[in-house]
Amino acid sequence: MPRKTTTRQTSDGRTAHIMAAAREVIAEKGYEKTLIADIAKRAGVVEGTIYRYFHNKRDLLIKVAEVWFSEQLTSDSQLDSIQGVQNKLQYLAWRTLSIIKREPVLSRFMLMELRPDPNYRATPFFELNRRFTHEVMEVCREAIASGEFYDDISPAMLRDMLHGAIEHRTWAFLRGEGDFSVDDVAEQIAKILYRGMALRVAVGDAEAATARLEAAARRIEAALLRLEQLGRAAS
Amino acid sequence: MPRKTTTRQTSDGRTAHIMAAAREVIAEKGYEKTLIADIAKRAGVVEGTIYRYFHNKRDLLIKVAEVWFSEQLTSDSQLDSIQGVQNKLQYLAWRTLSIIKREPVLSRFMLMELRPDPNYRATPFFELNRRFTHEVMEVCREAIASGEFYDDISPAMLRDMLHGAIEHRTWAFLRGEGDFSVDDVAEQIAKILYRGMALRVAVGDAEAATARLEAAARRIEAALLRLEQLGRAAS
DNA sequence: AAAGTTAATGAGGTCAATTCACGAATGGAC
DNA sequence: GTCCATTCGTGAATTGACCTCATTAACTTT
Repeated sequence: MPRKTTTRQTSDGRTAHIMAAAREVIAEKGYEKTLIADIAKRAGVVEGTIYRYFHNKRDLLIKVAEVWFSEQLTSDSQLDSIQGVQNKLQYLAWRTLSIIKREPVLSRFMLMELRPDPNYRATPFFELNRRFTHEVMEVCREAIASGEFYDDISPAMLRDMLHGAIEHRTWAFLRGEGDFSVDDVAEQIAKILYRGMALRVAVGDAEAATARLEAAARRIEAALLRLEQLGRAAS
Repeated sequence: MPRKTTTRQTSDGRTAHIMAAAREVIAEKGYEKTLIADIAKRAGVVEGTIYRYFHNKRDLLIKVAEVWFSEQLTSDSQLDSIQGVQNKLQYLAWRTLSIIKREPVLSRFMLMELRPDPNYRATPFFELNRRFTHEVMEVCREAIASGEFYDDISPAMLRDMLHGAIEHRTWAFLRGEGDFSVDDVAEQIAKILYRGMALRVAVGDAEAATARLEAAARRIEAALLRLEQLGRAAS
């Protein structure tokens, strides 16, 4: 029985072709249910062909996700045009939340499959994500330097709070339950972080201020009492 | 060829036996690399036996993790004996961080395998975790009711920030890279959340107001002093 | 001790990822 | 234009893991 004849493609062309097919299947079925057989069928090739271009299934999916994720980061950051530290933080939270809302399948794949990988640091995502989350640290670092923020919390901790809160908040959505408001969540996270870091005095210190005023009032009272008795004695 | 003879066990005994073996294997190999074959070998039974007691691999692992996780929650909460909202938040963060530090394999399994599950809400972990994280919300709710906290951020958001920050912060550790200080992370998270939520006045306002009032009081004192000395001179 | 019940076995079944020897298309050398 | 080396693509075969089930053997009841 003769083999099916095919037109051969350049390595790059076939690679892109397979990746496009893979992306369609992932988008339809979600990561866990994506089969190499499905991708091969969609690409119009046989399963074995895929292994000529990708080391294994995971390798293929990672390469697909890498391009996909990069696309999400292409829109140039509007960070510089935004005034005020709180607004900047809110924008950064908003940007991440928007990606999650727009691309739940990709987000889920990244957060639950790629990041837990023991050698995540070796994947391109580590670097991509680092650049992405670094902006939060930069904003905080500047705010600390300018004296607008306290300097007792590290920028890294603030980055973890902002992104950790986003992930925790959107988990149900990524699981397919419920929804969230990009604007509301971004506003709340930025608000609490800003208030937590901006220089202020606690109500407790206002207590001290009140005590000082009370002390002053008592001195006045004492002086008035003496004056009163002096007046009485004179009369 | 005669079969290997075995002593029969009660259903409960065998169940516990298999779960103990499974837990050992999971602890050694981590979740992903745990095979039913390994568990069977360790338990001294054949693979098929496991399927008499557990519906499938996932079911077994979930039941193991459920007991394991429950053990971590048994130590009764010392929350009530802790004074002050910030200290309470710090304690709750500390408690979660301690579990992660003590049981990284279990934590990782819970965070990355169980929680993403589409029907996570149906697992016992949803309820266990809900009870666990609820305490953060309770503390915040009380602080809002007493007027110590602003009321413009929902307790649920604060819970997400606290636990999200913890997860984000400990992710590298769970992947086997680096480490973290339970005490330091707990302190920082509690500090920023407390400062972000506690009613405060801006630095400029309180200080200036107090200073002006003190100055006024001093003028009164001075006037009274002059009056006093005038009276003395007259008598 | 016979009959009934059910724990445990272990040989297979299934399903998906992965490998590989071979056939076929291509492009450069002459 | 025709070799021929290269490498693309095939599809059958292999592997490895979870899971099923008919059968055997140990225990319980009567």
